Amino acid sequence: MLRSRFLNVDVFSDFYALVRQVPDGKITTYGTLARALGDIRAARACGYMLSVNPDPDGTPCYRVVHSDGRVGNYTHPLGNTEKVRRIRADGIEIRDDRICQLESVLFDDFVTNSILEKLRAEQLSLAGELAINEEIRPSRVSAFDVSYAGEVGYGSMVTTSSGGVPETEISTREVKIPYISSYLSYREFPVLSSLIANSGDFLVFDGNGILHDRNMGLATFAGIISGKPSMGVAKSLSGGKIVDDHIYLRGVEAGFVYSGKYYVSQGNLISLQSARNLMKERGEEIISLLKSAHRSANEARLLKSVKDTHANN
DNA sequence: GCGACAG
DNA sequence: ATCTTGTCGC
Repeated sequence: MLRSRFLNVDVFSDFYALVRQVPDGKITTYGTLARALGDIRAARACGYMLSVNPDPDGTPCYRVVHSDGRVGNYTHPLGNTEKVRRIRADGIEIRDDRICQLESVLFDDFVTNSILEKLRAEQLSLAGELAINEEIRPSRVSAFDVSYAGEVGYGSMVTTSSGGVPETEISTREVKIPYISSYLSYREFPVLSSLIANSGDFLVFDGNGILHDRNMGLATFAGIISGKPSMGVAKSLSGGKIVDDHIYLRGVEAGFVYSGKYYVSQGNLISLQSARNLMKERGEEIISLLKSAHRSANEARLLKSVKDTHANN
């Protein structure tokens, strides 16, 4: 059987398993847990995952504090007061909302599979397959976006049609990784992948292509996995320097600014020149497809919550 | 307070 | 990305 082209991860369950390793009488920090997952940049996501912990009794959220000893937030009816009470009940001293002598009670000896390190290695390996010298002129363009209700992602694909009215398709899937900068493709691609079978001959994503730490933004990842030419259109800049309308990343030109507010980079199977030509000739159409995908993904999410309300009544 | 690293 | 849908202040 052909193996999947990318790692199927469950960062939520890996993370909760880490939190359960913190022994009685010990404390750990958001950053320490992030490093155990394999990337300090996941620190905020660790805070997020604790806030949505599905098993508060079995997974001791209260044992996670800031690296400077501040106790930090606690999602509980009694709030931080309860977090402080639980930490003290474990025999740990707190003064002025700070853990006393954090080093002496800090646990950082995690047994971990460093999942984010594995994902980075995979991104680097996939980047070896990059092809960005192809001059292309796409015909039917598909634009993608995802909206979320908790950990359920609603993906939308809107495709140019010759009739004039674009075609929309929706997919729904539970996500297994929170948003962590530079790992977006592992969160969004699984929601969108089933749609690509019916896509046009060119894929456009709300996010980056090669304009990424490891040249593996969502658009590039999707282009490499699907084998279809692709492009990324981000609404904010995640790295790189802008000179006129050119974007340089680590000294290499990795994209351009469109209409003063969109950061466009190649996904896969398209040259920088072709991407520029395409935006010059069909930029408005592409932006409107992306906006349409954004709207329909949102609508799908809202429609689902209406259905849930009816189901519960 | 600053810097900030897509969604 | 999601949160809020009525009220304050210009």
